[in-house]
Amino acid sequence: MKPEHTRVPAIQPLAHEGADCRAVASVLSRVGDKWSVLIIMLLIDGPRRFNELKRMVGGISQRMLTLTLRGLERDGLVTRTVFPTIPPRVDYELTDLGRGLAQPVKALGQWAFEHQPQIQGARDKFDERNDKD
Amino acid sequence: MKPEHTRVPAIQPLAHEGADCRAVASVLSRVGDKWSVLIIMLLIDGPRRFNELKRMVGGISQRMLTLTLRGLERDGLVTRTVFPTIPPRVDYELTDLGRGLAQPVKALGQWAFEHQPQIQGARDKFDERNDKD
DNA sequence: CAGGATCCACACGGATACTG
DNA sequence: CAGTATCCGTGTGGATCCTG
Repeated sequence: MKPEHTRVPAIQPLAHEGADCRAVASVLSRVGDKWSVLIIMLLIDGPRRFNELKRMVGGISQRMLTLTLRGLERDGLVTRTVFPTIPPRVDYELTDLGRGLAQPVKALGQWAFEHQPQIQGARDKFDERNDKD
Repeated sequence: MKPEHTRVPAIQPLAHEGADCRAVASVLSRVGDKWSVLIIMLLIDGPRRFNELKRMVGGISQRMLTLTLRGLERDGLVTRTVFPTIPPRVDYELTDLGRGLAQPVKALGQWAFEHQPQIQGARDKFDERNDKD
């Protein structure tokens, strides 16, 4: 069996009836992955290197960055290009599929940005009601 | 402190600089939540009762359904209406905010549905390459 | 520089039993 | 019916050290 680190975060249909609903869910759960979305957004402007992404995201461990990029690569959303130089250099770039996904994702991010105050307000109100009960 | 069950799934900004990026991420992570998306989709057609949702989703535990609905309620995406009858009845319904969110989410779901074969294909190819290494 | 390998903690989620 | 309460396994992610 391959080392745990190189295996990819799964996100597979649950081998359960209602399969297409599950299949869609398995795609959506990649979007659900907090890091994946951020990476996709960052790659829209063009290819990036590993540590470059690590710096831009800020707060991600190299483990999670590796795992996230592997997952995106597995789904055909990102290409991984290795330059056999010293020191090594690896570029990550969105595929056409990835760029296609980026559009709805951007729309969602846009919505999240615009309505974030309302959501934060709702959360505060909810928490307040629940603290003083 | 309140019992663990009634507390809500967090999803808070990480109290870290780069706050607005994180805030958006905290909104997106609700979308990332597999169950939340499904629930939102199911509520588009109108209000639903607890067990009704449970049956429609299929495979969710009542614990996760409760937690998910609480989270959505907390974010102001869903309203919870209790009818003090016997047996008790609780309706869940999207708010305007929730219906607003449903639009980009549907767009994303649409994309996921359309491109699901390509993604599955990419996964298979990737896994194949990685199995015979 | 771009990761792989390991250890470890804890949050998440399932199963079950109980209640107004 | 619509939840709580509790126990408990495991997956997920962070920290750290190591390599080509």
